[in-house]
Amino acid sequence: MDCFYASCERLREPALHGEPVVVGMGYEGGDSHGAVATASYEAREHGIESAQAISQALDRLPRAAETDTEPAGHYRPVDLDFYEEVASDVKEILQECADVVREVSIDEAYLDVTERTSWAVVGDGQAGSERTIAEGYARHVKQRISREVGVPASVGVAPNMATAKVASDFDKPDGLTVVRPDDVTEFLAPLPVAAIHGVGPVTERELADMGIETAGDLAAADPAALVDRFGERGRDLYDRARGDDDREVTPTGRPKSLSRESAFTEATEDTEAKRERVSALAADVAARARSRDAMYQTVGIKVVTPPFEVNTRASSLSGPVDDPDLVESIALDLLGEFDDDPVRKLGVRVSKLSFGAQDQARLDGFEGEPTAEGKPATDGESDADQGDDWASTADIARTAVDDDARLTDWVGNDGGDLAVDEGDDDGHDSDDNHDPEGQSSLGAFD
DNA sequence: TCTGGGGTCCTAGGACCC
DNA sequence: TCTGGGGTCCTAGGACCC
Repeated sequence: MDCFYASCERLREPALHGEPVVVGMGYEGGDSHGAVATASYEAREHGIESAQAISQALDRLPRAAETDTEPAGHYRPVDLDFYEEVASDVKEILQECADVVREVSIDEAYLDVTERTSWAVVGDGQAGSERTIAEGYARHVKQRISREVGVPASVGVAPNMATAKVASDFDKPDGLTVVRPDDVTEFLAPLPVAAIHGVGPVTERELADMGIETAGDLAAADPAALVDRFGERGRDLYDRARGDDDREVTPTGRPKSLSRESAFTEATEDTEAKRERVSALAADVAARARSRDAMYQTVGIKVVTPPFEVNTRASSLSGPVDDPDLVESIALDLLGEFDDDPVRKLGVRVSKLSFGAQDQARLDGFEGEPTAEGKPATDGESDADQGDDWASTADIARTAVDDDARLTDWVGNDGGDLAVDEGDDDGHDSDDNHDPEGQSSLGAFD
């Protein structure tokens, strides 16, 4: 999707069409704190970029409410709930249009349409005017999104994921780029290396040091030298630059971690303020995990100290839990190391996630037993029941943190209970976790 | 007037095991 | 009178993506 957050704002505020729109994170109407999440293309013309400080954006593009002169921008705070709603309408269309859909983020997805279209050329056969069936199909998808949801999208069509990704970025906004199998190398070669998915600023600089500036240079480089410099990633980049990518489009998998973070207006050494923030973040993350039926085995924090140093600490339990109090106490414990440091930003994360009954069963040898029978804990009391369970398991788990005790007993019991709640929905997706590029990020930085 | 918030994968080093 | 060879798991940090 093109500048998706801004497009969503236009959806509910049509007067914003054609106007510069800036959507800010950590930003509340009227102030100058936070950073740019998405800028409309009109705003980008005035030098507004993703991740830029709002204060800097305001310098380049004053708020329309506060100036009569042109240019002026319309600033809105992020409203993720609304964007999720719009995104789900889009995703419904995508599901109907493809055999397999892999959602990469709130506003981006890969579609496997191999069985639904073809590279066959239609049209009058005159040089330069041929179109493929695939192009018509892509146009159809684009138009459905535009007509039924009302937001613009850019589409790339290619014989593999890596090239399709590049193609989708090639002609934003509202773009449609089709790269036929015979044209892949030619299409990629002139592009700057940064166009390749996986090449960021650091890699771009290092490649430049090696005299590699374009995808064509990268495709012609010595792969051994690339592996030398970048590890296995070097090989991947080399392959992508050559248009070699045999990954299958696999359906969206389960998240691998859940986190929440927030920044202080300015760096603080106030221990109480830090602890309060971490407690709030912990509660938030734990609630989100529970709402997604996720248990977690590792709890971590992130502490950003000036100028912008990122520190992470994590602590693992001997079994998965769903226990908000425990998330909080572990997070606060880890925070203790930074009591004396000024802090500008804090985060809490849970990881080593497990979903549903299967993972639980495996931990305690119940694997062979039927899990979805008995235990009629599903009639409205289950919440209260769980509350009690969590309280007691929290104590055991806390012991585990301190003493490295074993948790096999209670894990076994909970596994049984959980099986009842979960049902069979996810019974067969244990493969998801092996996915090489599983992503569930929520960004909108295009 | 530095830098928001949510993710993924990879790697290095240490502890530990047989 | 010195340390093979193979493996796992964990934590921390870095790069990247949207």
